[in-house]
Amino acid sequence: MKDEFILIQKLLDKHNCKLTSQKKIILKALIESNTHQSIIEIYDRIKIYNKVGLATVYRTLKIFTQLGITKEISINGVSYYELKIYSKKPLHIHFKCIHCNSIIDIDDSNINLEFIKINNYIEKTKNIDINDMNIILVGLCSKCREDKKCQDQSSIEE
Amino acid sequence: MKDEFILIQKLLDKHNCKLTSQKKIILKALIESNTHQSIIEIYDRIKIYNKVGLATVYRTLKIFTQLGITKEISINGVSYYELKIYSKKPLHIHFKCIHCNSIIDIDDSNINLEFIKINNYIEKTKNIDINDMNIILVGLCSKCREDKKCQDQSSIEE
DNA sequence: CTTGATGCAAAGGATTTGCACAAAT
DNA sequence: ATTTGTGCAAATCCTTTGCATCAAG
Repeated sequence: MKDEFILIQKLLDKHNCKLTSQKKIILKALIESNTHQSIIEIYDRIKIYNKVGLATVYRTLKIFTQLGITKEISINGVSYYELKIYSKKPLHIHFKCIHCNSIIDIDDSNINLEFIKINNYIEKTKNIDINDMNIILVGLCSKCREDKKCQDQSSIEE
Repeated sequence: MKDEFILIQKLLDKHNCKLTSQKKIILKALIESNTHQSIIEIYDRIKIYNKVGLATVYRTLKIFTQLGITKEISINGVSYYELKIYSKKPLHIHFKCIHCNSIIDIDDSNINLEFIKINNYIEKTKNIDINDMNIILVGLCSKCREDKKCQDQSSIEE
C-alpha cells in the first residue's frame, strides 16, 4: 500500500495538494473496489468507519481526476469514479443494460488494441490530441437477454 | 417535411402517444439543427415563436429517445439530443475539447465501419445485444492544439 | 501564522413530478 | 366522457460553494 502512495504523493505535491487522511481513506476505497463507484457509494462505504464529509469526497475525486489518478465516467447524469493509476484494466469500456440498469465492465485486449488503432487514426486525420476515451455501450446483458427469450417463448405458447 | 412525420406518427401511435403541435415544434427544431442540442438550447430556440413549457421539452425528448427517434448523449451531467431517424450521420462520435469545452462531431465512414466490427465482436464474445454506442473522446481540438503550441513556443523564447 | 483542507449547510443547476386545466378523440 | 398532453410551480437529485474552523509545516 505504501508504495502505491508514492507516485500519488508526488502528483499531489506538484499541485500544492496535501495527501490528508481523508484523501487516503478515499484512495483506499478506490483501491479496494475493482470497479466504478458513484460518489454516494464511496461516501456510504467510508462514512461507517471514518468521519469524512460528502463535499470532501466530491472535492477529492475532482482533484484525483484532474491529476489522472482516477477516471470519471458519467452515466445518466451521475458520475462514477474508478482508479486509473495502478488499475489492472487501464483501458476498458462500459456496458449498460437497458433492462436491469446494471453497468458492466468489458475488458478485452483485442478490443483495446482496436481502440488504440482507431484513436491513432483519428488523431492523425483530425489533427487533434486524444487524452481519454469514454465508451458506453447500451443494450441487453446476457442475463436479461435469456430472460427475455424465455418470456417471448411463453407468450408465443399462450 | 410531411413525409418525415409519417414514420414518427406511426411510432408514436404504437405507444399511444399523440403527435401534438408541441411535439411537431420540437421535431422541427431537431430537424433544423444538424447537431446535438441541450434541452435549454432547444427550449430557448423554440420559445421565441411558440408557447412550449420546459417540462414539455424534457418529456418529449424522453419519449423520442425511448422510441429511437432521438439519441441522447450525456456530457458533464448535461443531456444533449440529436435526431437519430433521418440523420445524415446516424453513427458518429463526439469529441470534447478540455480547453475550449466545445463538443465536436467526428463522422468518418472508416471509423464507423471499425466500430460496427467491434460491436459485432463484443456481441458474439460477451453474449449481449448492443442497441447503441456512446463514444466521447476527450482531448485538445486542433485549434487549441495550435494555440498551445504557440504559447509553449513563446514561453521558451522568454 | 500562513496556507490549504475540511465539514456543514446553503445554494446551484438539471431534471422530474403533482396537479389543474386543455386538447382531441 | 375518457384519455393523453400541457404549463406551471414545487420538489428532487446531484453537485458546488461560502464560511468558519482545523491541521500541518
